[in-house]
Amino acid sequence: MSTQTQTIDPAAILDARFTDAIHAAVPDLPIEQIKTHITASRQPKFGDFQSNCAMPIAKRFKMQPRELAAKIIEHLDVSGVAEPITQANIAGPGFINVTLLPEAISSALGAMDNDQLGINIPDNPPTVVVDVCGVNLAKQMHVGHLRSTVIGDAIARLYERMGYKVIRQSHVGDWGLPIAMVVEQLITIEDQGVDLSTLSLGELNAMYKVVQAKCKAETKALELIQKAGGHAKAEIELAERIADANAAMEKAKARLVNLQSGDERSVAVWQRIYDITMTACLSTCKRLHADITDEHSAGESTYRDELAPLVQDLIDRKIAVEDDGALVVKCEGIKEPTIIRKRDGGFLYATTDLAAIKRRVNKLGGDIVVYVVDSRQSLHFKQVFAAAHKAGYDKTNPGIDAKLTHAMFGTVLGEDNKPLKSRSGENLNLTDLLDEAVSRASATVAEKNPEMPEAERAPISEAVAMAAVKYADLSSERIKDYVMNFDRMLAFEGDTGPYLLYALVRVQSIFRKASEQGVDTSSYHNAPFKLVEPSEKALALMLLRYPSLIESAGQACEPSRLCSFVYDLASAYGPFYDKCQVVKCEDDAIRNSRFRLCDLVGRVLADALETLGIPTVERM
RNA sequence: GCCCCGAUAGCUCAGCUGGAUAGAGCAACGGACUUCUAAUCCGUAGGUCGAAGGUUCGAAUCCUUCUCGGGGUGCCA
Repeated sequence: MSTQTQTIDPAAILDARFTDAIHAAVPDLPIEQIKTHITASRQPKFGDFQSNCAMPIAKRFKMQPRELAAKIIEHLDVSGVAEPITQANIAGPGFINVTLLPEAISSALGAMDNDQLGINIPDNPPTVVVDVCGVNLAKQMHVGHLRSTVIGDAIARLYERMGYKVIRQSHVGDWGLPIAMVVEQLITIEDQGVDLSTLSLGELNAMYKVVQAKCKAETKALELIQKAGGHAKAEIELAERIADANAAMEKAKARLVNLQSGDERSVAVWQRIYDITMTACLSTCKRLHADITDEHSAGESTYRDELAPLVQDLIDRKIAVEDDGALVVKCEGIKEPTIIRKRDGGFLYATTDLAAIKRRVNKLGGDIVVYVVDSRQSLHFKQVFAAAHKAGYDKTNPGIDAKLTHAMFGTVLGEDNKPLKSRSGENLNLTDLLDEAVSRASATVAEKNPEMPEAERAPISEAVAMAAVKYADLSSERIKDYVMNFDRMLAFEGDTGPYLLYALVRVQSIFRKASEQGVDTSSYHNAPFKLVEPSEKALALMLLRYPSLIESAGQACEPSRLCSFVYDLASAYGPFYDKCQVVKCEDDAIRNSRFRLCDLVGRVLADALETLGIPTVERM
């Protein structure tokens, strides 16, 4: 990775200057341990930035913090960046308050006004593999897939925006017994004359459930009845059902063997299921404005030939051991061993995930592998990461360990604070949920713009709905559960997706208005920034935080931090828009400065929303 | 039993490596529309940061114990 070639961020410049000053004031402190603790001031009366460095250093070296602060500012050179720092800038226990020079803000904005919006792209970027989406064959997407798709795509976009090489991988559940059950069922009904070419995913999904129920033996219930000395009739009935289920299960297992050995008809039916499912799911991804396509699909089936050799490798190297008939990998610090082969010889999801880590690191070259998966899988990933490490499957080519991260997320809840389900108690279908959001958005758009023709309203409603749903999903910390509430997320006011779209619309409308009124907008691109109103300065300072924010949100795999920033930026634009006339501004220099500021705000807003994967609109 | 995660205003949430008087939005109340799209902006009110100890100049943040809620826990994924 390259070092920063240019720093546009005043905070970064201050960080460098403070580091030098601290180094001079406290030579005993190794320079690499210096932390300047530069943060934006919370209140304008304390200036624009503050350094909280004096207190921790004073504590470590048993000094008086205010005296140390005084010593630091003696060595501090903030020329060209901030107003001179004097004793008066030291406050409280030793805070050092900094007020930026107006010209420093202006030139920083000017430096940010480029194609990358001030973000430094590394020359030699790392590769990051992001595990996203993860649908299952023969099943419709439900709310659970919303988060892995939306958050996963946003994390991938964040890394892309930082200039990293990103490879998305959708770990499609396309293999194993559940799929074999459906294959078996489809072959049965095809033999009865049903045309499989017209099957929809909805029908497949219904069939999946039927087949699951058919193969599920209610052994426990029978035991209970027998124990309680229950009805003989019920007992017989149940015993029959269990016999049927066992028979169905046997057929499914036989079908799995067929499928795995490449039986032509089994494979053809499997392919049909695959095509139906993926066509529908990828179209939902597209609707969600998530960059997940066919090329990102890496289903469990693609690992099928890699599992046996992998397990053999682990046996040969004595990493895996037999335990009670199963083959396990035991890792230090984890009580539960990772089972990679069942007593009956079958492989498990841990086996596939080990193969996936190996492929992602060794073959795809991932320096970082991020799993955007439900928090309930945290033990599983802890085990698999540890096992992969023990086996050395996480070694990148130069022999460095890849960084394996489980970017876990919480559950989507209903109004009752329980996992969101449909009225019939099943997982809520994602398409239904999105349709509902669109219909509500459409009603509001129509209400706000009664004269807007239907042809224009439809795509706007769609975008507004997706923005609302996605922003609601992205804006709270990943790990937290959140309650799905259409009224709140589509409220069009406050911290919502639609509010952000509206902020962007208002920025763009300034240029449309200028053009309508024949105001010259050809000469603002290189105009100097003249920030005269407090709201302009606040807006400018907010803009300047963008590059470092992208970096920190990306490193933390936390799109919610970018959401907070976008909302803060939109909120800072509000007062500016209210107080500062742009098109009608009399002063040429200020008008052009404001045009340029608006232009920058618009581009940062659009860039941030694009990085979150939220679609935008021209009007709404 | 053991392990993981959460708890901040009436509601929904920020608060990143400990920093100044804990911040937003919604809801409530008051104000600003011949508008650069008011889907907005300004203001008022609202909090023993789950509880109790501890660490220190300073704790919502770190440590310990506990309470409540959610999840996981060897042959499903």
